[in-house]
Amino acid sequence: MGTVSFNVGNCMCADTTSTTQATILQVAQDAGVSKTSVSRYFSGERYRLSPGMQQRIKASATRLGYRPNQMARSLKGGRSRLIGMVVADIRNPFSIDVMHGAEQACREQGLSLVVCNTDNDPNQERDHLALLASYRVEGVIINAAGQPSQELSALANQGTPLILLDRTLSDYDADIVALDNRQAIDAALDHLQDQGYRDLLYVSEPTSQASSRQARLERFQQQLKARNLLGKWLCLPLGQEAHHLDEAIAAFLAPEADTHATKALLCGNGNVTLAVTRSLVRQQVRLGDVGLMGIDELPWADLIDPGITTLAQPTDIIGRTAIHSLLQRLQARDRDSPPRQILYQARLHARGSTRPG
Amino acid sequence: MGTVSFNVGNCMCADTTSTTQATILQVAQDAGVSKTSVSRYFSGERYRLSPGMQQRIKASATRLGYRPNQMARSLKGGRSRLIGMVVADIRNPFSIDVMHGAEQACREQGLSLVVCNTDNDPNQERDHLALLASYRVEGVIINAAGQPSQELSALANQGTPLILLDRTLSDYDADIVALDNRQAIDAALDHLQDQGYRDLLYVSEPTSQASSRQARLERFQQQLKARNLLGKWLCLPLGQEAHHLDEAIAAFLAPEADTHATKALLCGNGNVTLAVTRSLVRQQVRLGDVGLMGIDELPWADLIDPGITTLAQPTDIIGRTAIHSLLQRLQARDRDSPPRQILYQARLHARGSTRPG
DNA sequence: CTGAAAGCGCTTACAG
DNA sequence: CTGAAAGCGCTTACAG
Repeated sequence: MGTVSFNVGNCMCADTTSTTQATILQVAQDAGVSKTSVSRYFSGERYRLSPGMQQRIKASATRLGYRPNQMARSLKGGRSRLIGMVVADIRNPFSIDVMHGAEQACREQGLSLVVCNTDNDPNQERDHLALLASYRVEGVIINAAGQPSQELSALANQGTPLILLDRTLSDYDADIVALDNRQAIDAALDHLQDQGYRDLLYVSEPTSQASSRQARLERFQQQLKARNLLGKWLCLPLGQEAHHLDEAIAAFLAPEADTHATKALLCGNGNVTLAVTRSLVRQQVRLGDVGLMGIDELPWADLIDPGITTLAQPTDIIGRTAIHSLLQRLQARDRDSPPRQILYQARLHARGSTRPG
Repeated sequence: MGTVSFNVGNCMCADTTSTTQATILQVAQDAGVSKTSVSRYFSGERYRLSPGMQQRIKASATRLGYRPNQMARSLKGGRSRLIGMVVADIRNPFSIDVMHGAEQACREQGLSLVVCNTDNDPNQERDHLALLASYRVEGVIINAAGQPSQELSALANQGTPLILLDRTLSDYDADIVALDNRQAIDAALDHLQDQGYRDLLYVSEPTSQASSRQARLERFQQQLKARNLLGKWLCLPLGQEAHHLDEAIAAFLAPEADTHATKALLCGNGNVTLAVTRSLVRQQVRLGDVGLMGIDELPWADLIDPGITTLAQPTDIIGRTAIHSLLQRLQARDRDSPPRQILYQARLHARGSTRPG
């Protein structure tokens, strides 16, 4: 992909003398006041200082380009003002949107969000948690990739509040903010039944490392019986082996080629919807004739011919809520209340892919 | 979107005594050694310690759950091991992929990436830069939202290397890693001409705050003349007002409704491609009859009926390269060499949307 | 309203 | 191979 070309230009930087950052001491001396006063000026205690002193400090600080060293600050003060976010797959639109919400909530609170991506690798998850701990983040929101690790408990035991996103952790009971998976599956089934689909295939990524995938699948299986519907399910990794998916879908659709109208595919998340749609397009299946529905809204859902029906998660809100829950925990009085579960309802976007012939 | 339900469970946390983090002093006392030795143990100077001492430190550290405080470390040692990344739009797939590449490169170097999103808001950009400066990040890679700010120069003057991503900054000459915009436009025009399109409309988001948009548009305008092609261009924000886009496209297509075959739309980036495709679908235009091509590859590009032709950027590589360039600058001997420009070629994915009738 | 002093948790000469 | 001591840049009682 890459021929590389180097072009050399001239440096027009106004100031090439690379000054080293000014310290509080320098400002104090320059202004002829004590470090204490400078510290007060920058720690929201300005009102205690005489107008004259405020003037001088401001002038010196500006001239020297002083910025309080946040590292030193948190070392002494005890607050890092940092929140950690650990996501399993940064390239998943769900993660991005949650992150966007979380970041906004942080900013409103004067906090910063440090985002770590694990690519669903428990080792990376461990490393990133250790890292966050070493920076003494004040809290962590995590979309866990694997089992609860030592690092996680270490963090918890050292008093750092933890909020789970989307996925629970076995044997580890903490606050969680997530989609109400049972309601989502029920809503999907309600809709598919309303539209006349009777024979369903649920497609999911492997459920072992993600409780939400597990929960959705289980509910699907259970409701199949409860509703007396025909149905199968399929769990497979969405890697390169696209033909596995093609074959499985073909097998599902094959038996009675002429009664397709009652068959529908339900996709467990956005990635699955992408892969399944691709497979259906490859097999030239007309959407709607075979129903197609997916959990997670996608930017292109309305662009594929009759439109793809989705169940949208309130991603932005999930991110914001996670941060707010963290803040709650951070307040001393709420440290030890029992774990909370905050579950959100999915919203249906009905489109052509669930409108039979 | 959101009914909220609260469910309360029991806490099964193994250890509810919220211990406070152990310090180097505690480990030293517990192991009966000096702080110096403990410090050495955790700073890669283990080999200097006698086996017995290593044993005892290890045992004590494990038992106490000791983790060096990275804040204290960087305060004294001078290295924060943090790299800042400032992106203009975190929800743009381009940003995500670049970030993914950058993060990997950082991890390989034992660095951590702190990502800040500005939502294209110069104020947020300023705040985030100040924040990164206050944490004494060792370098910054930035997809700048606006003009070079004070904060940016402050960072540069304090000796923090800066790498621009995708967008240059007027009057501010720094290393940049980006797409070769001229080559990309040329490649697009070559392809469109080869396919028989002669009348072009270039669609872009507003060019004022993003040099890459500006560069692409300028090259388009210039090549139009050089190649003696018919063409127009359109710059508009991709907000709610979809009808503006619809009207502009309709106007472009209207004049000679029967000779559509020679008309094509070229989209300046992935967001534009999404908006334009949506508009075309709304207007029931058949892709290919009207050519459609976009800069930036998209996950759904091959799913829209005949497939959408794109010019892919090597996003992952751009991210990695940015970090590597930063590392170069960090090495003392390379501090003052002139700014480098590393430009990558786009790769063509030819699909049905540029295959006339 | 202001400041001197102690100390946050670490690293790094320096000395042995 | 090991440690005492100074100091990184800040905040926070404490005293005036």
